[in-house]
Amino acid sequence: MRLSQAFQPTLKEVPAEAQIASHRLMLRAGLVRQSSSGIYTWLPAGLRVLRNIATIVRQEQDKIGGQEILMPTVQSAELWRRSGRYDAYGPEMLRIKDRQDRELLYGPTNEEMVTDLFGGTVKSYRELPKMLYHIQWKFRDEIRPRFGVMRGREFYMKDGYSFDLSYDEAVSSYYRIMLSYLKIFRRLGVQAVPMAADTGPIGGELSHEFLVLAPTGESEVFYDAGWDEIDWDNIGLDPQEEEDFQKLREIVKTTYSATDEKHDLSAWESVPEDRRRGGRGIEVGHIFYFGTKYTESMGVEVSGADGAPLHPHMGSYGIGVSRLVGAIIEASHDEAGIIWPEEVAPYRAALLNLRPGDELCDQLCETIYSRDPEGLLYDDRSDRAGVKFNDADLMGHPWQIIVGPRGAKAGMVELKHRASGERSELPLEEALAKLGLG
RNA sequence: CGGGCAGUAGCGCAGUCUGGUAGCGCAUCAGUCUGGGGGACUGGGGGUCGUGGGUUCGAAUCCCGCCUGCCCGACCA
Repeated sequence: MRLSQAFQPTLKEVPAEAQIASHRLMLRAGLVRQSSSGIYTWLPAGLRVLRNIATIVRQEQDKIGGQEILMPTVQSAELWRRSGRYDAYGPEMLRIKDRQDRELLYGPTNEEMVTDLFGGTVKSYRELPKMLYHIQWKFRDEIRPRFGVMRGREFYMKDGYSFDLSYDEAVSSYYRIMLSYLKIFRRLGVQAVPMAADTGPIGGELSHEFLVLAPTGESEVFYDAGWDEIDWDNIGLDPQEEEDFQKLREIVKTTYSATDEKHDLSAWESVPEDRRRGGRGIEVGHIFYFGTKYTESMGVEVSGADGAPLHPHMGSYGIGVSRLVGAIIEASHDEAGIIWPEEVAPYRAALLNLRPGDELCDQLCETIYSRDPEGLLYDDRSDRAGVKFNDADLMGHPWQIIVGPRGAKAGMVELKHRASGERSELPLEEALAKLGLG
């Protein structure tokens, strides 16, 4: 993309309403614009990030047998009356009426809908287990939206639902998904620790939330250093291997972690003092096992091996995709701007032409740009160098390819790594090879 | 929902107390110079002062209602 033509309005000054770093940076870098309280428009670069996160989530869910569907945002009140949650959910649910005066709602979650879908389709134990998920906009009429997309009212969420025949199988699904989640967060470049959690309005008995460690997080967290030390690359935890996620189950059982609400002082005391870690965290995921709560209340049964009907055991699993955009920035930024992890960055690199109009610079830049017009953001604006440096740092591309008249004569370009700040001057082809554009 | 604050140009703000020509910086447009960390100069454009009512000769300014947004608290992906 050529920046001169891009719809990416960067701001030098900070909009007054933004109080925390991620919100300020998202507005300043031109990722989102607020539409009304807790509701945002995603601009091209922000949308790219959102999609990149969704892609990673999708890939990892598919790996463990998840099947993607897409359920609607608007649901009928009737469906929620069947589970009893229409009255139980409270004012957080946005209730709507259509022209026939039928009661509808903007979905805050989809347990009812997916249970109904499943029940109408699956009739035999032979078809289980099943794991369905979708990535869809949700609306919860939050008491107090704040912190930009971190607590919006409208938000983009991956919610997945597992159906198993027995308690044991359902718990296996639960830990398989927990492991998959840890891999997802790792790929997203953030450290997330699972912590025992309340089940809330979803109901059920087994629940963990995932907290991304970031100094500006909303919850205080306490955990055993063991969570920092797991070597995810080499531990061989494969969500597809029964043995492996049972290993994870063991880790969860023996490695303390809790948010302030669930903090257990006596358990904490048993963690050696030099192993205790604390900090703040942002909740980016939440998983639940709730057994037959919905299959029973909504009358969903399948025939078992012996021909007798049985209620499948369910779990539901959420990842706040839009919230993650904010959470990643909270965990990864500096004074100058965002520092995107490689896999989520809107562009792999910014290409800075420090002297547009200079024949050599233009030529060199066009050569580079033609290698990957989709993945490069070419700053071809006629602004001064300082503006480009600052905007590139602000937008946080992992790499900056800097082309100026000094080096251009010698066929050299400068490569700057945003995260480390390291710069190196390299011959053109060598630089491109380093970025995989050779 | 309780408590606090704010709405004036695209953004950041002053002006409101003490009523009398709507301002500043940045951005933007035209031009000249400049050219490796938000440059300089010249000239220009852009406003229902959130909104409805009231007081007044006269309201951004005083009074009342409403709307919207932000912050603190309880809740959540």
